[in-house]
Amino acid sequence: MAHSQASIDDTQIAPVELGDAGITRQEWVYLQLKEAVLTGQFVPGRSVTLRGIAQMLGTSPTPVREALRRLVAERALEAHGNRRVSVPRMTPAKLSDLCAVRANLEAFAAERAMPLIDDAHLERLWELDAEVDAAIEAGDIRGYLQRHRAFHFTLYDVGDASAVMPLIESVWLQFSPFLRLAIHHIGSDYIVDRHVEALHAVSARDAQALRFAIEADVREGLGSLTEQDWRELEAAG
Amino acid sequence: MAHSQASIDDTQIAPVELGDAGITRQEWVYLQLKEAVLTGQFVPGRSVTLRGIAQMLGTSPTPVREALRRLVAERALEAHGNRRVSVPRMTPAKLSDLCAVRANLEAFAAERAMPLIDDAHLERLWELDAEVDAAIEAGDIRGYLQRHRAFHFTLYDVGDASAVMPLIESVWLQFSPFLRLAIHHIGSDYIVDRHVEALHAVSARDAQALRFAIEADVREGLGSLTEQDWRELEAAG
DNA sequence: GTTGCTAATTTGTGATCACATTTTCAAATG
DNA sequence: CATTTGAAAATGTGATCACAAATTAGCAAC
Repeated sequence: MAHSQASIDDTQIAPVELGDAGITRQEWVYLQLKEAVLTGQFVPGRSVTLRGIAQMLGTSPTPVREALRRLVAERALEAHGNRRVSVPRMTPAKLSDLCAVRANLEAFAAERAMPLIDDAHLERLWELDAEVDAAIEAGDIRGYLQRHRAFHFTLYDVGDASAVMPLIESVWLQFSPFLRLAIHHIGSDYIVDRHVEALHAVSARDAQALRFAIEADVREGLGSLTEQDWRELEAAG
Repeated sequence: MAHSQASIDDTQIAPVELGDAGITRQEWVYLQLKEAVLTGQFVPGRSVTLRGIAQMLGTSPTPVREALRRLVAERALEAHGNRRVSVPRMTPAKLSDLCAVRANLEAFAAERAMPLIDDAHLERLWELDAEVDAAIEAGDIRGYLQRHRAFHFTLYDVGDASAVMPLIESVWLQFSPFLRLAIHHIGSDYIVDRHVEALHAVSARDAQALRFAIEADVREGLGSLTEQDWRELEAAG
């Protein structure tokens, strides 16, 4: 196997230069890598080397080492016994598990955030949903992933920092590389969501309806992959 | 303020030597620090320095740096804008938030684990609960914290690795330093739990009862601190 | 006694180096 | 042709150093 690139343009990261905005080099590397993972720039199974990333980002291995430790701790990357780090491969069991956790976590977060969502916040959410649809219409997968994520995170992240947000982010980091692959395989035509339903539930202050919408959104999004899809995906990869 | 040691013996870690059991130095440091956080060896507010930990554990700053990054990523420690790391202080809002997240997460995990718990597993849980009670009886706070944690984690961690376990562990890492402080203040006499109720629910395969027991256990444990307790704790610290 | 400033110390960061482990690849053996 | 063996290259790890930023200590001024 070794380098099964799975027909996706690889490692196209670091478009912006280090802004020197009081940010440490390690944090910059971390943000770059995280965004790359979330937008599916890293193919599952790909091994991530210290010096490779360092050279790609134009730094010494030191900041990369620390950034990788953070990402491994957040389950975005996977550390093997060989002391080597790679992008985790997805398995049916893992996907099912991740899907259940995500549904539970985000339904909880949405229900908790609902009372704190004001009109301005709600309007922002409508805008984001429109941008999501526009990205789908344009076939812009990377843009879709970013908008989609922005919608969900904006919905949950209200008021001061909640303890659930980092947990939700960790889950997203785990399924995102696979999601990109799946969308690329299935095509962007079949993407559906329950965003409108969720926003209506928020407007009506209907906690149960909101919970149902979020759970359905997750189930029909992540959990919709059938066994056949799996076989096709593995054959393609 | 600066060094408000809060009347708890400080930094009593690293009792065992590095076993050289194929484990990296960084991982060893990480495990040492994590155990110290979970058993409340680190007082909230205490600043953690690179060279300090390194000297205390007899290594160079390099492995410590990476271990700290991991712990910060898991929310066990807190990184400030000053580039300094410390044990997070607890606030009423944070505790309330953490308590709600924990109840939701562990009820979910317990409900999912229940069908997979066999008789041997159940017996192990009964043993652990007995050890918890014994530790309380003996007034062994540190032993209690370890057994208490073992009970909960053994209850949820069944079968192959689930995606919730790391999330639950992150939550525990966040409230553990405070829990130790609170127990030390309140005294070990008033410690109660719903472990027996939970195990009976497992035996009866009653998911709803199990969920109720876990939620009650969390609420009456973490969430029981009243405003008055807070004031007394702050006055003592 | 409090405030404000400067020097000394402490601390985190990033780079570099040496070393051990692992992987890779090619030649040799069956 | 498949398998094994060995050298060579690549990789992670830990230590050390130089440097910048932050904290602390000491001292003067009000």
